Amino acid sequence: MRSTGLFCVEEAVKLHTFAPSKVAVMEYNFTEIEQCWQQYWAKNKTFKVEIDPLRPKFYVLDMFPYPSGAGLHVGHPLGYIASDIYSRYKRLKGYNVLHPMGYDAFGLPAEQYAIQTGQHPAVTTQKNIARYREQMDKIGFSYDWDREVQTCDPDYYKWTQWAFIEMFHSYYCCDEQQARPISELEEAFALQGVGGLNAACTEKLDFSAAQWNAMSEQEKQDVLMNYRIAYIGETAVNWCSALGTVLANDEVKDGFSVRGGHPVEQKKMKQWQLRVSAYAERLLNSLETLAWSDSLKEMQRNWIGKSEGAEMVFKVGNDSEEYDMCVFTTRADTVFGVTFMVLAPESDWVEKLTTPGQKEAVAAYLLEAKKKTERERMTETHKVSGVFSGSYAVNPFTGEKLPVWISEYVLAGYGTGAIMAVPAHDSRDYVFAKQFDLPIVPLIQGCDVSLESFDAKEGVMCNSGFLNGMSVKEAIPAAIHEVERLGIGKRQVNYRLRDAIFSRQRYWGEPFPIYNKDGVAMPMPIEALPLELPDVDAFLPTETGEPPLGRAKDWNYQGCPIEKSTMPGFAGSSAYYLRYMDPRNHDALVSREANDYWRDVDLYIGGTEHATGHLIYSRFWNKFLYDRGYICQDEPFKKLVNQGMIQGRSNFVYRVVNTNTFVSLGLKEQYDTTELHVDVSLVQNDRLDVEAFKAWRPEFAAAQFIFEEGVYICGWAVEKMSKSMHNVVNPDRICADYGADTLRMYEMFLGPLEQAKPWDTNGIDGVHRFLKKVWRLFYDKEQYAVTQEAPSARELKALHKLIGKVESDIEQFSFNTSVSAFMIFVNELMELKCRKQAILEPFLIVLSPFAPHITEELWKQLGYSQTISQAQYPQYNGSFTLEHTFEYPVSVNGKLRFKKELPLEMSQEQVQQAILADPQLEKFLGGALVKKVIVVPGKIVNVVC
RNA sequence: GCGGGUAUGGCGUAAUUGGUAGCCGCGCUAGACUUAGGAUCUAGUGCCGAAAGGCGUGGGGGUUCGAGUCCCUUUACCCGCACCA
Repeated sequence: MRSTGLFCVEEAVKLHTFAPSKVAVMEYNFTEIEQCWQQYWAKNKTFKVEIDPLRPKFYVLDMFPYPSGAGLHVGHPLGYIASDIYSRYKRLKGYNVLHPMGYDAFGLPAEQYAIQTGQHPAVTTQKNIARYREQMDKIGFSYDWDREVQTCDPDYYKWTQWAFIEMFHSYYCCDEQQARPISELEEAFALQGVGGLNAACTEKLDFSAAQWNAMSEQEKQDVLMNYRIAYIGETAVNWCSALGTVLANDEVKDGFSVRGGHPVEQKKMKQWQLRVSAYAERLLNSLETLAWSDSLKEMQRNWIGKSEGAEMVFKVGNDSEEYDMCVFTTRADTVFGVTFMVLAPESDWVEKLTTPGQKEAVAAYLLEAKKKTERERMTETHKVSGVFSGSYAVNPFTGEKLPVWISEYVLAGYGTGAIMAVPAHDSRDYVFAKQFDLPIVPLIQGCDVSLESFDAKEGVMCNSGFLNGMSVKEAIPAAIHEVERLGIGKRQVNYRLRDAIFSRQRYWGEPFPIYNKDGVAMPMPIEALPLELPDVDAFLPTETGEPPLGRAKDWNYQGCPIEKSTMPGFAGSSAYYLRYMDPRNHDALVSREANDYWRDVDLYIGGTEHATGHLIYSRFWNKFLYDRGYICQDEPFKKLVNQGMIQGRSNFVYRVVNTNTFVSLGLKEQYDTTELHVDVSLVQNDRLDVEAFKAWRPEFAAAQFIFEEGVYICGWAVEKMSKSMHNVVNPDRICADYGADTLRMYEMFLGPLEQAKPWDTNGIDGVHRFLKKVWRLFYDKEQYAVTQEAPSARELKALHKLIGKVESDIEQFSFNTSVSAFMIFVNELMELKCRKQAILEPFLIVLSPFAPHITEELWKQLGYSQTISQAQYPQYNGSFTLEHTFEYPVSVNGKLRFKKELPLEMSQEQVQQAILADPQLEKFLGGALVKKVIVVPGKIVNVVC
């Protein structure tokens, strides 16, 4: 709101003396300004938002942080600054902006720390949160802190537990493509058994209504468990013995745990799981509706890993028995080239198909395979190993006898854990066939498989019975069609996406609201929530190998034992964006009213590291809640921007070997030196602060230096920002030295938001200088110098150029170029000696999202009684029209010669006339006659002679 | 191996989206002011050259009057996935 005419300059200055605190007017005192405004915002709850049906909503979300003990470094706030700029911008545009923040507070590091120190994770976590909050407050974010959530707060995790129970009470109906109450399934079983139902399940079951009705309660519960969306199932899991827990696929990288880097092995265990795989197709399809980066969407597509093919049944057996074995293939067309079959070592078929004669060899091979860690398996991918089972399969098309082998290169968890091997057209089968001297039958005309397989899906089929003469593209559907006609298989889609393993044998997580009824294995939900995390005497597993919760005293539900695992990290972060909409609601995760208004996240900013974890799980979680009618949007995050990681810029000193003498970078080649990391806080613009260096470590107190031109120059390199590299830059220090506004603008100025870039404090002076210049526009030699003069056309043009540029930059998240535009503009005002209020006012408005503290302060000087964040954004478009001219580049015979400025509205003919009449043209024609003049309106004029 | 991306001065980057490459900032050079400072201001700064001029967007080729931008090819680096049949 603008108090037009009420305040003149003198009034504004007077008003200033009653400012929230006494700010020194004369120079840019960022410390006082920032403190003053941060207190003002907090006291007045400036950024508190409520539902306002009269205004459009806009939801800007940051990925909430895990509050680690190390605190924030300068890289963490990058995304927060960008989202804050966007939020403030949207507020100026009149939107009702929801911009909350909270903490992902359950997790491993706090627990590991607890094991070492005995300090309760809750205590460490609260301490870290306080530190994070303090650091964030200094940067001047416009969060509505009244909506803060912490995932370890029982009032919050009540709703994590609630969602889990809802999933327990639901199954996935594949016909409707929707989660539905499990009670519907029970009713259907009682009426018709399993027949005709198409529900996502762990294992295909077959029973009639009569059989169902005859089952005991325990048996019925076991059957239902096969269909629940949150279920217990036995599966191969990633077991990390160092951490004493299972891990999800996204928590494992290269055979090591992401947290801690401990080795991980495959193990079959009974675990709680979420039936994410049921949602694979929907998770894939609705990616198209999202405004996410292509690379991120591609990552999710790869992770979901859809592949279309066929399931085909092969008769397998030996002298004693015969079975139908199903395999999955994407290349049904190559069925005439199958020369052997391969089973995964973990496959159930191994036991059935191993003949007595091969028993010993197979057992030896299985033992060998089991001993290997996941890591070894991966690094040894080129080594071929395997063993013959003794049994044979029959090719359903040729009747040929195919030996069944067992090999590690077939994965138990994908498809059916068994494959048909076509060595001529699959490189893995080819290598295996060569190793064990199995036949290779080429199926594509003219292909040469003497040295390697021909994997490409192109060419014309041969040696393939009815498929001969077809192209591969025609043969694939034709083969599947034939398989279906013969009733030996069907079209089948497979996904790489697995169900999410949901138990962790850890302490610091959400307890499962589950107890075992009557002490037997019949898990039932505890509906009275929250089920709070109990206290334990130590945070380690019990002597009997139970999870830490096994230590809790009197931990039972109506005398029955309670589930002792806790939920994984992604549980608490899967629906936090919904809770922000209505964070203090005791009756629901989010009220209908709040959800109808805020709906979904319009802009989500965070790192790529969550591409296959959090961003899959929360989409799944959201879709589930949507199916069950609790929320109104199918997808949670409409637009997503990944900020690039900020790396560290390390500095080095060079010690001459066997001395305590350090040589400057430029002279180091003359000596034999060792490179040492030096703390970056001791270095300014690559110059070492020698005294600070001596004081840094006792062993350097007596250090000698070989200078170049009187100073010590350090070397540098880009590395990950970490303590051990001594390159961590703390935002607090930047705020203290330069101010939060400088930090904010500098982080944006560093480069494109989405690009990874090293932090380099060296350039920060330029941005700081810019803010000082802004201040000096208002105060000339200690005098308040803003005038009421009318602006000139040139000044207005510069202003409108700035507004247009900054607006389009913010919309495109191109914040670095906005900062440049501000600098250009201020330089121009300086040059014009322009201190006119009519120019400065709108300038401050567009600058305010970037540098909110200084602009609020100066805004106040101009006589505004409220913070600009509450002001509507004046467009300033009506007062001045931009000149519509264009500088036509004129080329003569293809060579660019000069530029001519002409009105844009001119017709082609008029432009031609104007160019021909231009005296400059004569110089370049060299007397030749003009043959043709080509005018590209608004682009270029070509003269041909 | 598959997929995605990047490449421009000493450095971070920009380029009206096919129109005079190098905006803005750092750094550097020179100067001014100054009871020296990591303050401020002025001028210069892609490369070669005394200059005229020439050369310049990782390399090679192409389309076009005109290419950093589009197409083909090649190299280097970064990221993701990886025995997924």
